[in-house]
Amino acid sequence: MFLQTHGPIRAIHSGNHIISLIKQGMQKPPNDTGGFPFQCFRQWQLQEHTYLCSMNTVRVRFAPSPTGGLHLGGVRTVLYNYLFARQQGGQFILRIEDTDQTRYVDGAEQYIMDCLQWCGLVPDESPVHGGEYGPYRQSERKTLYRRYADQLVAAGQAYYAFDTPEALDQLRETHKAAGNSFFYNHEVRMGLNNSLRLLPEETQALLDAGTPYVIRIKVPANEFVSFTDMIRGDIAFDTNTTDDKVLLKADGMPTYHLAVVVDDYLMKITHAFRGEEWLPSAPIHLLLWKYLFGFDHMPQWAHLPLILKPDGNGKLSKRDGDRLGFPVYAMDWKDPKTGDLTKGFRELGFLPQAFINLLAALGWNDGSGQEIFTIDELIEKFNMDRVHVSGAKFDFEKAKWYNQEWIRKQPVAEWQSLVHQHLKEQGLVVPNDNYLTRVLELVKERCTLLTDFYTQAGFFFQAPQQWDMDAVRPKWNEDKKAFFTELVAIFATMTGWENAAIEEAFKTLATAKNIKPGELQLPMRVMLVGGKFGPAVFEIAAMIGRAATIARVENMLGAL
RNA sequence: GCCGUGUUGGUCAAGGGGUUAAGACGCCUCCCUUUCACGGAGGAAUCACGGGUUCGAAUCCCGUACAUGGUACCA
Repeated sequence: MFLQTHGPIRAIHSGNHIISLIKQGMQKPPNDTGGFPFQCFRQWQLQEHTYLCSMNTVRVRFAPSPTGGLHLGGVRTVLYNYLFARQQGGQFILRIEDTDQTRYVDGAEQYIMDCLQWCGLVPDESPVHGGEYGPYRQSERKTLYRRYADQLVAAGQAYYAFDTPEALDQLRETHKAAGNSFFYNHEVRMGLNNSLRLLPEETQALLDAGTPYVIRIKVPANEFVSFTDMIRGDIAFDTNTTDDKVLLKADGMPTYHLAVVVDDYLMKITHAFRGEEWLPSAPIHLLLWKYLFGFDHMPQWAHLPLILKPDGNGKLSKRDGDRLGFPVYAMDWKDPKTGDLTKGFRELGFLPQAFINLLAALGWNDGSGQEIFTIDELIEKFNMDRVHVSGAKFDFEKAKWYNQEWIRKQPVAEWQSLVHQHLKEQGLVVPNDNYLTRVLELVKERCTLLTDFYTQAGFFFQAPQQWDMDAVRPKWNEDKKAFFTELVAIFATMTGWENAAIEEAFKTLATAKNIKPGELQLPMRVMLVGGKFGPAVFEIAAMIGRAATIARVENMLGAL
């Protein structure tokens, strides 16, 4: 059970200092109060008790905003959530964070659902699957957040701010020009246009007049907020360095900060996994958890390492993929506004199993050296304690290697239809499934991506359109031409058309003509295949049949 | 700038006081194959730097450097 490895949250309010901690297990001696006053310890014991009684089902969530394609890092977050939920017998929830109406992109939500479907990471609860804790779209919960924001204002833990975005931008710029940064915090808020500075009547008048406003959290000065991250251990923040973040925007929508806390609470989320980029705003969330819910049922946090650009530095972005020539999105994404198409792993020929596998390894390993994992193995072996702390550069070569391993690991039948589909799209006609199976079996060692099958196996379905003449011409001569002319005649009349028989005929004639068979095999290959690649020549001849073999030989003979 | 988080080969990484510092990808050499792959055998690292602690430090402590994330009425 997760409680043994990841202990409950403790929250203590000690004087002016908020101290919250999560213990790594249940082994801390009961008389060890960690130096805190006894009454504090009592309180934390109490909270630990309620926590243990009510938190019995693991519930995790993935909360993307529908702003575009689903990034590889996003899918990895889904994966870790999913693995953890399945392993603990819990639930995996998809919640759509569509609170920014200016960034909303049509079709993005459906796209996210489709990606999860393709990856096999289907949520238990979501906008389309439903569930007891809906709605699962934050835009549909809009009214709900205001209540919590109002509660905070009433308690003096948040306030109305009437400063316009323009005014704030102006402030930021002047501060920047002066060589420092502007923070909306305890030092400056009394000089700004908000309900803290204004008289109550003044505030009310502005409100009555319909003046646009936001609600900001009032971050206390001189306090310390800390928590234990499941991956990183204890992390502490000084409230003096965190600013009064907007909780409720002028359009009435909550910001991420308010929405995550409220929704995680209402949806009974037990473990919150998200990217490392969220770490700096964790103190805001901790504070909200304290103010709104007294830390009751706060999830355990885990901040996942970033996935970095392969070259240079920084977070991997879609742009890097375009620039360096590899996919970043799970599936093709077509921007509805610009019409731009961004290639996805799926369309580039990745097997979902391989995609999942490589993502799992991008930030975690089980320490055994094993690299290839099925989803069931991952569910069994995945462990938050072994998730890496530091970011990893994405390596597309290694990603392809995973796919190659998966192509070889699985029976052809598992992915045959995907390749079939792809070949059809390329305009090839596959005579029957049986033939396809034999072809795929023959060439699969040479393919790293599903899309490689077109070049590696296309000649089994279609005569080469062009030949690699440079491979043949330098050593071409009349003797060889005579050899192939006679060979065609023999092919036409020989009984049977098996691999061994063809080879036999070929070699017998070569010996009779006093030419080394090896010297003739390459031209033969180019005739059948078009280039210097593919499985054994006689095997190919046997597969494509007598008529096609003869036709291809004669065809190139005429061109030489 | 400020705050947070990191730093083992080109990349991903194991190892967390005494090891010849695993393994994988990629690269190079050779073998197999007179194609391309697959497969096989090899090759390449003073663990960012500087101080401590210790008989002994990649491993513990403190600094420094560098990198990265955040610093929005975006998530």
